[in-house]
Amino acid sequence: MPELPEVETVRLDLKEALVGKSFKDIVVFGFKNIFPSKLSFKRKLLDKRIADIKRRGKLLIIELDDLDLYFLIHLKMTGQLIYQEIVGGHSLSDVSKLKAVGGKLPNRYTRAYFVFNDKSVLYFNDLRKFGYLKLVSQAELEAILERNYGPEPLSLELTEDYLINLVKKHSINIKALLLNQQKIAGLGNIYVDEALFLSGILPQRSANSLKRKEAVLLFEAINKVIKKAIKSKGTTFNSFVDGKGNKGNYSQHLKVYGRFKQKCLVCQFEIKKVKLAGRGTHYCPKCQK
DNA sequence: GTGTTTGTTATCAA
DNA sequence: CTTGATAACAAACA
Repeated sequence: MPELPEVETVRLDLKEALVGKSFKDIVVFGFKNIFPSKLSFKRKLLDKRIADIKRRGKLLIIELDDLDLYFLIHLKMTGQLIYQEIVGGHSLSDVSKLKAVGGKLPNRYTRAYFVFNDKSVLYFNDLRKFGYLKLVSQAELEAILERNYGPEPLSLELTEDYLINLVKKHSINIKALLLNQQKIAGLGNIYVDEALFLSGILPQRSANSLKRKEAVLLFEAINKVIKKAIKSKGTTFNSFVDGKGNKGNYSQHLKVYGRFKQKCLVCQFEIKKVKLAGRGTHYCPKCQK
């Protein structure tokens, strides 16, 4: 489940690999989430050069030498972006180490791939086809960012005061509030559960029941968990891989997510799992109040 | 055939 | 208008 740290991991890998290269071929296999269309992708993207790769929340933004054209990629649940340098038709990557779902590339989950001027290739794999590829104008991009994305963790926009005031204003449960991208951009199911555990707050608590002190602890927990997860190159639970096809290392640091019925690493109590905001929600009933 | 998985949006009620 | 709650949707797999 690519959340902020996973998308950031991919962004850094792809930025290093792709900036300065131009699109020489685009191949799409029966994949529908491509906007405005497969044809327009070829028409608009061919021969365009990648200027930079940015991120907002879980959205990847590929900037081009065309200043009114942006290539957006959302990985949703199972999307992967894997870069391979091709020399003489053979990949430099060690295929045996490649963790792409479906094995070596391209495979049955490859929905599209992009060939660059130096023959290197970027594969877009997505087992469930929920992710999307989208071309937008600058005005469209600005509208999307404005409408859908709140402040970023680790940025100056997300302050202690912002979070203190945010929780005051909502009676919704804190888990649902933290999942709302318009309030805070980038958190998903894994890191919300982890941040709530680290701050000792039960996910089902209504946001406005949080004391100022708890909001501060939550603010610190969010930043801590996101920072550490980026450093670990993300969490691989099911299918996430970085831009080189390697798994993330944060899985070994998870305290509650995916640990249903296992012992709490702090107090040995059994980790509970409930459904909250329509999502599997993990917590320790003893450590979290 | 059923339940489960999550990111996001649609829909409806208050 | 806002807010919150929930359904729906995307697709695959055990």
